[in-house]
Order: sequence, then structure tokens, then C-alpha cells
Amino acid sequence: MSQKVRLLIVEDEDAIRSGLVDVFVYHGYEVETAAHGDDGLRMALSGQFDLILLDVMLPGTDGFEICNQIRLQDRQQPVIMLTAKSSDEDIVQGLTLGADDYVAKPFSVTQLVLRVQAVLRRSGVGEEASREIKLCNGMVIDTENLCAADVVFTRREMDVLLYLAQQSDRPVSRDELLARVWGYANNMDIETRTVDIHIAKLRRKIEKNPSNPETIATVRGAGYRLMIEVP
Amino acid sequence: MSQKVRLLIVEDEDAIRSGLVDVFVYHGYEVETAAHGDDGLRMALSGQFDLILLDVMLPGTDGFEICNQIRLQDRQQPVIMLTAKSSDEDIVQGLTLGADDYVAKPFSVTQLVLRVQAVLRRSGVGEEASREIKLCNGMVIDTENLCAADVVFTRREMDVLLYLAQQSDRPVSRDELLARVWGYANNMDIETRTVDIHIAKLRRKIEKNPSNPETIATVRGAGYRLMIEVP
DNA sequence: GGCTGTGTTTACAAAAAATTTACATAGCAG
DNA sequence: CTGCTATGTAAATTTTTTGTAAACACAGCC
Repeated sequence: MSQKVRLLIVEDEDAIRSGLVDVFVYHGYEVETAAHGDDGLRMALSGQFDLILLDVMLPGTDGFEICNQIRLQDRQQPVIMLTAKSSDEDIVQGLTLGADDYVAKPFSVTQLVLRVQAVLRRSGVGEEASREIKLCNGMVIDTENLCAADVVFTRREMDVLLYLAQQSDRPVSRDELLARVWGYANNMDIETRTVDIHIAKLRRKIEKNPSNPETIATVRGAGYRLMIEVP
Repeated sequence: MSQKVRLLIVEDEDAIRSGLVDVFVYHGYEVETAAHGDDGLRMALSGQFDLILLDVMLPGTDGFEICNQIRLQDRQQPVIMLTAKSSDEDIVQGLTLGADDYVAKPFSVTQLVLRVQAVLRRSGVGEEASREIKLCNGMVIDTENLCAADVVFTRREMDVLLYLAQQSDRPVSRDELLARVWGYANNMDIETRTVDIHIAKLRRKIEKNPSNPETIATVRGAGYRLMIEVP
């Protein structure tokens, strides 16, 4: 029923990286990897991963800096840091920069898997989506029956709404929507306006005045943000 | 239509217990409680609850042991464990002992309600097959004699109707019907139109105007939904 | 064998949805 | 103001989903 959980592993040592891939694939995760810090940063910022495993010592951008950048873009993104150093300063620094957990090498693989599960659970990945979405304009959307009071939505429209609702505390970029809703790999320069078109269609259905959208806000340069009811 | 869903809450902290009672009563559940592990075990084993919420740390018999005992008696009984501990070992142990879900304190009440609903749905509570199905167009179907006023149904048609009637608050996808009625493994892309054909046959038998179906509605992108009489 | 009732597959048409194309417009840096 | 880029959207096009007739399969029965 539910989608596989997607992990990004950023680790330069080949042996460790491929070992981790095997383990997590075995446990049913969908895994992508980066061996270089710059690649890792780019992939991490694409927003298409449920959890990111970050080595601290990396060629190019280091793990702390990647974590920092991720936090600037998305405060919720789960991140676990891996490192060979185990001095207290590192722990403090890693946690301060906002990693959700911190595992010192050499680590037990079992332990790491358990930590990953714990962080995912804490951050609510894989939780049942609620059956209703309540918009700030009062509209209530039935996500199972693909409808609201007087409009019906297509599957794709509902998937977009569900994702925006889940991330309703921040704007979501077109690339992230393409990755998470459409399932496109995050290779850049996909030339398509299909996200905008779907947003336009949604606006026509849910906005009081579609030419002055308030419920699906455009955050220029960042993406779209759904305004849900604040209880 | 159906009886209230019965919950047992086993929790020793008075504040949490009474808070949970309020929430679940508000949501329409019938709730009983136990504050002591031994009482909880006795009541749980009485078999009269649709779902049991179990705190792990209890005076007397602890939550794990209660869960264990429940499983020995009834493998199907839905159980959700609550606990203040959030170490990985607890998660593993709780799941191993066969709880259907596991919620770590402090939990969001909304989240807990959603989990309860999810477990109930998964375990099929409230799906009691009734002898009669009353359709929104007034037709009454005798599910045991495979007939209505002036039409007879085949076994397969009735199985489809029964499943749709059980899930009549939402559309059911072809894949779900294939899995639950036909018993096909929920593998992807099985190429068959047999579900559609059966829906078409049913429509010819129960719709006033089969080319404009109202009783078996198509929810494009989601599946078919049976509209039953709303009392 | 032939007949009958079910269930399934095949094949195709129609409807709906998704996507691309093409162009318009708005915001912003200089 | 000018030029650039990001965004909005109508219309055309492609793809997917759904509906259904007709052929096929197969079991039970006379």
C-alpha cells in the first residue's frame, strides 16, 4: 500500500557505503547514495528523501555544512550524522546543527538500523495520512473520496494536495513535487510545466478568487505552500 | 447501523487515563478502563473488546506480559502499546510480542486516534457481514439467497457486493477487489478487466439506468463505491 | 456429445486526465 | 526603463482509465 521509505546515504568510503546500501535495501528501504559532499548536498536539497545519513568527513562540502544547509531549507528533514570522531565536541556540534541523531563509527549495523527506525518514527514518516484536509478558507476535502463539498479532484490533484498538506509549514518546490508526487528522479532540467498546470487547476477548484490565490500561495523562487486551517 | 466500537484502556496514571477516556468517548467509542495490570489482563482476556490500548509500565502484570497472554488466547485481538520508554529495544520487543502498533509517550492525541482507526480498519472491525444490503435506490439484497426482489446474483457478484457494502464509506480500487474478493496476491499490474466486467454486470442488475450509474459510483482514479441506504 | 450457466480474456471505443506547447504576464535586478 | 526569469494559463496533443460487446474457457449436467 504505502510507498517505500527513501534514504540518502552520503559516505565517501566505498566499502562502508556499499555495505550500508546492502543492509538498508535488505530492510526494505529505497536507497540512493553520494560519495562526494557536493553531490550529497545537491541531492539532499532536492527534498526527495525521507531520511539522510550523513558522514561528517567528506570530500567537498562536509557533513556539518550539508546538515546546516538542509536545515536552512527544511527544518523537518530527518538527518542522522555518522562519524569516526567520537569526542564530545563533535557530538554537541552535530546535535546543535540540528541532526536528529548521531552515530559514532565504528557502529553496529543493527544499532544504526534501529536508530533510523526511531528517527523515522519520531518524525512521523509512514504515518497514516488523515482522511480530511481542512483548508484555511473553510473548505474540507475528503481525501479518500477525492472530493469536497461541490468539487471533485483527480488522483494527481489529490496527491499534490496531500503532499502539500503534509508539508504545510513550508513552501514546496516544483522539483520536490516532481520527485515526491510524480516520482521523477531528481535529474535536473526536466522541461515541464505540468506542476504549474496542476496548481492552476487546483486553484480553480479551491480558491474563492483563483486569480488572487490565498489557499495555495506562491512563494516566488521557493515553490507553493498550502495554507491549512490553524486550530 | 453497527454497534459502537469497544475499547479497553489499561493505564495506571489517572490523568492520562481519564484524558484518553474523554477523547475516545468524544470520538464515539465505548470505553472501559483498568488502572492495574492484573485487572487489565482479566478484562482483556474476556474477549469483549474490539481494541486494547496497553500501557507498558503498570502495577501488577506489565503491558508486555498482558499482550503476550492476549496473543496466546486470541491471535487476532487488536492491541496498541503505549509507553514512556522510547529506546529501540522497547520498540523491537513490543512489536515482536505482537502488538499491532506502538505509540511512544508523549504522543499526540490526534495521532493516537488515527493509529487506533488504522488498526481497526486493518483488522476489519465493524465489517460484520449483514444478511441484507439496503441500497440507496431502495433495492434490498438477500445476501444468503443471492437474490433481490426480481433478480438473482452469482456467487462472485455477491462477494463483490458484500465487500463494497462493508467498505461503503469509501471507494475500493480494482487492485483491492482483486486482492480481497478474488484472492489474487497484491502484486502489481495484473492485466485483467474482470473486475470492470463484474461491475458492469452488477450495474445491469441493480441500476435503474445502467448507463448512468448511481448505486455503484465510479470514483475515477480511486475505484468503485457502493451507495447504501443512509438511515 | 451438446447444452447451460459462470467467469475471464480480448478488442476496441469513448471519456477523462495528464502533459506539452505556446504565449502572456508579473516581479525583480540592474 | 530594460531585459531577464519565474510564474500563469489556454489550447492542442498524448496517454491513461473506464465501459462493454463479443469471443473464449470450463465445469456441471442432460
